[in-house]
Amino acid sequence: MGTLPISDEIEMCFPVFFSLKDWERSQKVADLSTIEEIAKKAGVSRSTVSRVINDDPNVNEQTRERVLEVVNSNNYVPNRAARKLAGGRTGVIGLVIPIGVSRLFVEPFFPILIQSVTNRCNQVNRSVMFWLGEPEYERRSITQILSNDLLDGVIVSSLKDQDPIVAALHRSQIPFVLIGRYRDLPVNFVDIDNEKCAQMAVNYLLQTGRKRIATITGVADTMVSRERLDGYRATLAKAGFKVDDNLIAEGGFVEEGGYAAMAKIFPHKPDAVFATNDAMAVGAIRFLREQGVRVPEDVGVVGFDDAPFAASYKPSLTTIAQPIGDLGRRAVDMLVNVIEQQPNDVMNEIFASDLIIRESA
Amino acid sequence: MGTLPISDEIEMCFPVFFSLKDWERSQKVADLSTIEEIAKKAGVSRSTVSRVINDDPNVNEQTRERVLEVVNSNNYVPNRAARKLAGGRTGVIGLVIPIGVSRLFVEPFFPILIQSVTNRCNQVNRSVMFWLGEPEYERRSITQILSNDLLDGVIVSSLKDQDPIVAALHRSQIPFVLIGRYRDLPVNFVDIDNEKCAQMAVNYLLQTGRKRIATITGVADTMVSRERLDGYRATLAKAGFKVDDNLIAEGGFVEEGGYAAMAKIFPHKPDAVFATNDAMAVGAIRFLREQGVRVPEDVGVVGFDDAPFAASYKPSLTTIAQPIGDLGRRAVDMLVNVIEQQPNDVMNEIFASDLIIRESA
DNA sequence: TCAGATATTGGGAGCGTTCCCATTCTAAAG
DNA sequence: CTTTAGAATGGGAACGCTCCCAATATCTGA
Repeated sequence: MGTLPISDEIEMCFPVFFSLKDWERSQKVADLSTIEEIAKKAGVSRSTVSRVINDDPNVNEQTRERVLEVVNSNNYVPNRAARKLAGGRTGVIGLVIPIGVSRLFVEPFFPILIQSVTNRCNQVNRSVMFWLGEPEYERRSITQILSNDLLDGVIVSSLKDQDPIVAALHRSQIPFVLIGRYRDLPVNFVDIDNEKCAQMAVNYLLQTGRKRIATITGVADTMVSRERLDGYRATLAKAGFKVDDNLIAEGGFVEEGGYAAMAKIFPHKPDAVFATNDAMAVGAIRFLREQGVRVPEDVGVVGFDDAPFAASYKPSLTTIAQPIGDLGRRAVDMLVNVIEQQPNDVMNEIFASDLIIRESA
Repeated sequence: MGTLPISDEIEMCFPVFFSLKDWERSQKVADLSTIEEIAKKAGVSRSTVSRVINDDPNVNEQTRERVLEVVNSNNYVPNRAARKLAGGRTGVIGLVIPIGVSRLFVEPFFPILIQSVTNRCNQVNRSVMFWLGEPEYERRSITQILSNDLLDGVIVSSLKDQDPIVAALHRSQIPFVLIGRYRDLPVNFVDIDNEKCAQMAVNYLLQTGRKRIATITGVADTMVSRERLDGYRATLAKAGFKVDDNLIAEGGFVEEGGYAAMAKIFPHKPDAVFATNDAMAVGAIRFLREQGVRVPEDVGVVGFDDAPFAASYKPSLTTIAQPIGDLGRRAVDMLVNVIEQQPNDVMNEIFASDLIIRESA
């Protein structure tokens, strides 16, 4: 193994220059761009145009049509900065995901979430402003987000316990919705019932006759990991099994972590593993394979997420399917509602998940 | 309804509704929020504060320090909407990726790109506004992006040929940079040399004695696919081989597509495949395996991207490593430069890539 | 010592909206 | 025919910033 540099002539970083000016001049756009110009052209006042574009009912129907006509034919779109400044809304929603690269691309959760949030925002005519958190995002980013003044509201996913960002958002008065619950403050959130999911997974393994069920947890200090672990413990206990801490290891939600966790657990003779996401399930299976252990015959593996690769993997993964798209969409709807209605009470919504039975357990 | 005990005690999962108002009132933040307030507190004028926060050199050093002191101790951040309206910049950069879900999560290219763009933007104190394109993004999104007025500039990746968005951006006068080149107009872009990459891959296969080298292309109508195919053709021709069109199939950059393409190619007895991304390489290998064909002994496979899974896959993937992070970072730097310097000429930059030799070929 | 720079500072005028209040118009009621 | 509520419209005043120009303070050299 090794790297091969580009063999023949290596050309890096060569700048090329063209002059654009002439071409640009000839292409100049001529749309009317301010509300005042539209007003003049429609023969009404600024205020009336404002009413029309904001769906105020106090406008004569004919006037409305005339204005709309001018608005459309001139491709007029109100200036968001001005709108915001004048006390209105920008139509921009922030999406904050404070995790590092490694998880972002191993876990299918995030692309699906991002996509569903983005799509729903498009549907309800909003733009998404995006933050991926670096480790030290606590420092600058929070204040940036909050004081950003361009955002109507914020959706936050994948928080750690006691994440300062929640308190900051809370204090800031900016409307926000969490994806995943938060226990220290009453906040708006959407979530799945992680304990119940773990219960489904473990119960299924028990039903299929497994006796020594291990679990690979995600990232410490997160609700989601804790809840899944609690569910695992509770279900085993309820079934009359003693929980063996040797059968519990942390995998950080990544494939390598799953592999390593399985290596730690393996000497303690598990006959099944509940990996709390699919990436770690794959890592665990990779380890088991290397040991010559058969899946599911010798050790059954259940994953979590129903990642796109789960169905085509060999063996295909038995896993818990979270309605990620629903979470994202609902978070957007909830946030829009908060922004527009400013309700006094917080809203929560818990989605159901399914156990998808395939080959791995 | 009721008071909310906020103490060191941990509150358990809240049921659905609470009234936040009282609590919020008591927590009201008291930071000064306008430039005028800061000015008053620092004993200077609005203008002087403005100069300080915009690094204008025409400020007395002691005055600057005094103002900065007040700014920092009050967590003052200028209002972006106001700033923009007054003719300044918002510090927000748009990132547009007009592709659907399926590719977004199969191709590691995107998460890495997103991450690198986002990180660099953080570094240079900018926010990222994010668009994932739906199929019909051409319609509304473009005008939204352009007329958005909140963006200082835009980075666009993964365009199709003749993508209307380019012409629209061009016309709009908004600063923008493409990731991947565009031939119909002189525009700013960063890219890799796809032809040369293909050349590296094919040459390597030739060097290892392969005689019937196939290729799996990506998405038709894209520069990147065409260039890689051109490179494939040219290299074979240069080596004195005739190009057999039966050995060329389209895979759409996704795993399933790679599988299907391999199925089409297989009857024509290839002894090697250059898959133009790793996802398709994996798909191809899956097909070959199912046919009982050994990789690399019977058929060698070269991928593209050096996806995170490429190294740990069995067999580990020989692949082309694009400097995706460099592309993203450079795109940001270039855009910032365009925004601030408004140069007359367009800038291009081509990055070198490496062939990473592993087990699959 | 004083004109003439030069360094520093202050304040007015917008930027394009929305909100609020005043005004005009209309139609129904007295 | 006048009165009046209500519908429809117009225009001033913000919102918080940057830009520009004018005003003041300080410094230079003859």
